[in-house]
Amino acid sequence: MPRDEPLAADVPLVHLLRTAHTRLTRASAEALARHGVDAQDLALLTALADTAPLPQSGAAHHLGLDRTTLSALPDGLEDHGLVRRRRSPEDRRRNLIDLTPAGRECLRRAQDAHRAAETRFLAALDEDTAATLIRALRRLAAATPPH
Amino acid sequence: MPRDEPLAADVPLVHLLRTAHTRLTRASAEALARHGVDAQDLALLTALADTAPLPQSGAAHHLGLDRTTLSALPDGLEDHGLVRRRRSPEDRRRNLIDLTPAGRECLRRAQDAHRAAETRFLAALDEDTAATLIRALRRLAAATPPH
DNA sequence: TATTGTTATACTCTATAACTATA
DNA sequence: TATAGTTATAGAGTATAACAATA
Repeated sequence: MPRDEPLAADVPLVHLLRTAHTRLTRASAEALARHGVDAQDLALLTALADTAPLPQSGAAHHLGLDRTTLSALPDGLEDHGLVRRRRSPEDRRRNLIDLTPAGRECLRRAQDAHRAAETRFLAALDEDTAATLIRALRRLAAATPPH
Repeated sequence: MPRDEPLAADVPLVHLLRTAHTRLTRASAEALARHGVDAQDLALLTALADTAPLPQSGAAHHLGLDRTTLSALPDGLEDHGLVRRRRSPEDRRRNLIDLTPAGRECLRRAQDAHRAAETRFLAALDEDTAATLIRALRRLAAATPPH
């Protein structure tokens, strides 16, 4: 992450967005660190909870990463017994990643920690404003081209 | 910039913020490129318009960059005749950066281009929602610690 | 020929360390 | 001693290229 300065009076929207993203990312990272995972770990565990077992190529696509970038991600999780890898019997090129019971438990705790950080982050807003913020961001994501 | 995937149904706030930031950044960068500058150039030109002449250390602080990172930034702008550097007479360690008339003109156009990109980005929202979004982001920035 | 996973390499953006010149 | 600016170097985080195994 780059830097995170206090904001001047008239700040372009792009800086407001960066500041919000940076600060929530840091708050979440601190919360997740207590459970031994980072944001990418959580993203992978979450993807696996939905659709495991998942080949690495599928996980990479799900996380929006190159398959070469994803390659190292399961290593640490496997060392900690949170995921398992095995060759697919149908297509022996594929490495299927799956959650272990410990992985499911870690995911549950990490998700709680992340949600709590998100809630604390939004605490400065009243409920209506927070809901409007999220709806607006969703709409912007839907309305602008991914690339 | 990392990646920019379409968003799934239930997306954490941090991903919504990243997506919004990524897409507005790209839209702005494309608009600025037509004027031969990037976001950092614009940030420096804007800082200079307010407070020039500014020593590089001051500009670095203003932009939230290390002075070593800022060091190369004025080079390109100087080559294009948009800023000038001169030694401070009072403290000959300081390199004062100042806008040229061409720099002021470029800044005006670049700011217009950026504002237009911002307006296009927000076009998916009605006016009230856009105003609430910006107010909410400001409040979050004010309520969360910079570091 | 094409795809999966791995490794080596490169690129971008940032910071830290070391230097010169000034104070 | 301390600070301003520069350069060299290192570190994250990402991608591209090349490879072996498999389809």
